[in-house]
Amino acid sequence: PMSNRRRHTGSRANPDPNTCLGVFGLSLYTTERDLREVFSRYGPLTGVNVVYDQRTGRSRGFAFVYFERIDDSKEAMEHANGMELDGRRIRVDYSITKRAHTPTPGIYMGRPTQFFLNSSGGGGGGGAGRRRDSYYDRGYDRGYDRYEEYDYRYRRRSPSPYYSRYRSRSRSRSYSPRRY
DNA sequence: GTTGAGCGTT
Repeated sequence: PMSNRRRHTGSRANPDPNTCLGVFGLSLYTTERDLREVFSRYGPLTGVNVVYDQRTGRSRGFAFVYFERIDDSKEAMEHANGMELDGRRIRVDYSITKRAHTPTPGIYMGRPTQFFLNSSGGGGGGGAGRRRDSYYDRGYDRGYDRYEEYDYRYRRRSPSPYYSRYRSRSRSRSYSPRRY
């Protein structure tokens, strides 16, 4: 039925244009600074985020680049997609997600459900916690769409673990812009 | 300089 059909707003394969670009297939050694250098040629950025593995601290090989203006992100998408950067052919597309997940607090923040109201046991903690957390997480994750208008400001200043001023110049400047 | 195809919770 039509009423159940989701309004078309892009998909994984064909994301709608927006100011956030996903950059994939990166070399593990490409830094946020490198990306800023490349992508700021298409317009002012508000942020760059390489995604790191939480355990190892290594880049997971993809990143997100935030533009101030959607026209610039369009330009960047069209020109930087397929560009070679640090020896890798990178893929650039509009991001599906808009920002990093907000860490979950680990406690249930919502309204009590019938299940928990009726449980006569020791109310709070222990075994129920796990169940509550997953319940909470699902609802929380559904709220992503609300962040489309979120005024994302890039503030993080901690150094990327793989950036070093001792990196060899030869490797770090080896991207080749496309010409049309 | 794990060789991949990956949409984010440092």
